[in-house]
Amino acid sequence: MAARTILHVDMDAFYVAVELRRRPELRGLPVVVGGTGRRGVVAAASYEARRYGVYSALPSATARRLCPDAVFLPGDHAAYAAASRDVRAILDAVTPLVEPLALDEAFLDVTGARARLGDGVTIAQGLRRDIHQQLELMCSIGVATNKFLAKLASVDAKPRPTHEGVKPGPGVFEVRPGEELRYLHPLRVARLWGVGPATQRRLARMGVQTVGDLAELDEAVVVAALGQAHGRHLIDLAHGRDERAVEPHRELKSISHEETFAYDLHDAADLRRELVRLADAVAARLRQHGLGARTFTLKVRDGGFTTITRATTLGGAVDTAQAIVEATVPLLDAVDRSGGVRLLGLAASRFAAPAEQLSLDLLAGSTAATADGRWSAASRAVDGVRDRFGEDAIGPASSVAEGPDGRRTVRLVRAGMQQWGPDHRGTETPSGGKVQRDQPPSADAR
DNA sequence: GGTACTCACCTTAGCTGC
DNA sequence: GACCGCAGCTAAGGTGAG
Repeated sequence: MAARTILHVDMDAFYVAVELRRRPELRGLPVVVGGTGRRGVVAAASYEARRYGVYSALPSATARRLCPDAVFLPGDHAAYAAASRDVRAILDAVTPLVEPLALDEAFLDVTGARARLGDGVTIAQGLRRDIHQQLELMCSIGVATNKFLAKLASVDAKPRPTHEGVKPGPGVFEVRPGEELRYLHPLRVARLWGVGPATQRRLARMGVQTVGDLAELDEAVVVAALGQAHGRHLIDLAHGRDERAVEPHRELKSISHEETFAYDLHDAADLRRELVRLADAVAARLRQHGLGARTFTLKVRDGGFTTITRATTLGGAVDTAQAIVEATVPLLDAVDRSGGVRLLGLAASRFAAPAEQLSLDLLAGSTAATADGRWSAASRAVDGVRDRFGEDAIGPASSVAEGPDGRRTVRLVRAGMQQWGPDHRGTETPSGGKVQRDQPPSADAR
């Protein structure tokens, strides 16, 4: 079989770049995008900020200490999603085989496009030029014979922050067919996809520092140390083997929402209210996808950062907030909350078509309609109102809070809304009462 | 001392039915 | 009835990615 040509397109400091497009006066400065609150993290840092050791997922407070002169911007998920769609349109013009990995990166299988557009490097250079000219955004592209090597190569294509300044990268980096192992084996083993801190520690105990060290080990030894699936996978990667196809359409396996609170919650009623908000968000997304779920997993992180999960599986698939709350309230009630709750999460999985709850009887006004049917009809009516008047137009009664101007507004949970932690503004308690920035809520605020 | 959110996948343990 | 081995399922926790 002829070698495939896979591209890994990785946008350079994507969120920062989108911000700089609308605020060009910040170019050349250390800029940090992410959570601005006391429990926030960095989502992206400009290469100038990276010189100070600021990188994504670093606590925002640490980033401020390392680089006090940086410009800190709150994230704007909607703007990044829109920019991502623009990039995607350019990629789609090259090949239908585009697999997005995140808002800022994607794999392309351009094997079939080579006859029309030239070799992988030529296609990559064309993409970089188009993305820069049309969108004023920069990207780095790795070119190789499989996904895993293309992903590694894109790192070598990137700009590098150094003590002297930001050193531009080549922009496109190719691992040529036949040279895979020469490129791969000197790399640190942590560069392999699937080697995080835990696996790295285990491998280090076996004397493995580089990918070449790992490739020399017997597969049985690695499997014994890391388990069947993980061990075999890493051995394959260490030999440069990765047959995974670029998959434009991947099946969704779970839908989840979680939220870290600005201050730990202790009150059962507050927690119940947060659960309703999460259930509303998960149910809305299930209905968006035309799915129901059978399994619901509650995630609770306490004040000491210990995380537990509790799951329940229903006989049939459901897609209403009411049904999800009914299923998960007993799980929440059974959890020890004496240490306070820092984070609450709710995940839906084991998808199936939702049980048909909107019966014709209900539409006809028959008294035979079930309570489930009424909730289902109500949920779809809510979806209709949100479609017409916006996400915040309607929500669970318990999510209504009074603002500083006395107006009552709906506090909803939506994907990407609070992606990098609670924000810095007068942080609301779940009951809707306002507390001062960086001060815990007083007892009467709850 | 600080440590977000979303999704995927794996391992282990326990339970049930045959 | 007790026990064993096995398969299948579920729950819980861990790990990793981006």
